[in-house]
Amino acid sequence: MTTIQLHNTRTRRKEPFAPLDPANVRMYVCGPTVYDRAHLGNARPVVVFDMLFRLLRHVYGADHVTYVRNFTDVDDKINARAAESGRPIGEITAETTQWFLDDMAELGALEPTKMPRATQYIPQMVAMIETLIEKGHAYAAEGHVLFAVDSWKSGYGKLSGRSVDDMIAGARVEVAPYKKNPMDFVLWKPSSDDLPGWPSPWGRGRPGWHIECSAMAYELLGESFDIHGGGNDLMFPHHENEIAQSCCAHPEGDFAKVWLHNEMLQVEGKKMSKSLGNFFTVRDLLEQGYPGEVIRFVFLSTHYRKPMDWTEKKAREAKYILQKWRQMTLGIEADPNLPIEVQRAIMDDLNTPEAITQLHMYAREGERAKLKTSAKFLGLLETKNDAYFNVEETGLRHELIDQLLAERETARKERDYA
RNA sequence: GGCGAGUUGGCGGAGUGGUUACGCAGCGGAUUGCAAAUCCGUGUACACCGGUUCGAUUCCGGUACUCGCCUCCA
Repeated sequence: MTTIQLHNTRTRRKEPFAPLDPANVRMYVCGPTVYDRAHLGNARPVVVFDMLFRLLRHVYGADHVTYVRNFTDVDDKINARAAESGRPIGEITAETTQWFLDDMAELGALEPTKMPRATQYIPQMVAMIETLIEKGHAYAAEGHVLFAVDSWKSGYGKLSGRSVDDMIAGARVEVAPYKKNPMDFVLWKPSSDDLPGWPSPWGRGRPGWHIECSAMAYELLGESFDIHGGGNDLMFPHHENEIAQSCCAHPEGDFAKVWLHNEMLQVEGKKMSKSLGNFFTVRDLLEQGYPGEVIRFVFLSTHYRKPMDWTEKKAREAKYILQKWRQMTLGIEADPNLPIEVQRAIMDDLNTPEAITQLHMYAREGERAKLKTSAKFLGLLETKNDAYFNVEETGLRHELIDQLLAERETARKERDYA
């Protein structure tokens, strides 16, 4: 069997994937900050890494893959939302978390193995920050704790291809007076009484965003694991900071061996933004009549490392194709063996467009079982969406249907229209 | 200014040092009581300029344009 090839951001090349422990392949993906509905751009990495999760389960066995995707439920955006709405924070995060799970399920995404919430890991974050201070990589100042970028000049910036000096030269970050270096970032910050806070050696406060992922990844996956994923807008500074925190706190490991980044999503050729009026959530689309499966198909039609443009035209085309495939595979059982062409395509750095091409071929050649099996692997043609596509399970087998059609044909030839 | 990605036929979108991607649309045909559906056939495209090569869309360099990040947006 061929091996999985994945594009590693660290090397900017496709590499054969070799898990640290094939009995437990470990992946971490940055999850949402829960303060509002997931927008379409949030959905792309979910589908991309769901595809990777499915592939890993297929190759190493469903019980041998651990996929962690967190919920960031402590964050200043959440605080702001609570302040403006007058609602309790816990209520907002609980509601938004459920929305996210519902919407992603509509997209056919499997639930990750573990979905930690940041607020459940505060002690681990505090412990990690203490370790960083002990090792000379962080310092407390005015109730804050900051990571000292200078303490790890050799490693900081490797992932995104920047050097500390270059970054300082072009830095646009606000330089707080308590920072020793403009690039230093917050690990812990003080909370006023009206904001969420936890006791710590530096007073009541809350964690910075980056430390959350480092602490949860360490707690659930260890000091070294296989894959870390996310959108490429997170590459800097978020992922760079995660690496700095994790590698400095636990130098015995090397954090994630492979980094995967998906490209951004655009809508009708432009960046999705509220000001352009092309901003929408997954829920908006679902309510407009696009089932999650259509969204998923459109996503899978473009390789994850290319920018993807969401257009209504693509969605219509996707619906048309899915409808045809559905009709064709009614009552067909998926085969346990995934067709080799599809497996090969997905193993080649998740080449989902190539896989879809194969499905087209199966459809054209009447290979219904292969089509059904492959579609199922891609998370498509789920029966729960049949109603939307006006496809109903009749219980008729294709042999019988063909026979009835033949009889009708004979009758027509004899001009027996009745 | 720094870092990075991209530019493929009408549209979408893979891939490859020399041979058909594939889908949608279009066109031609078949079939047809009418219409739809369906089926068959059909398209030598790879931004521009150089270089390497027997040969480049595919490798290297440059140009143009587009886009992303450098602001706790996936």
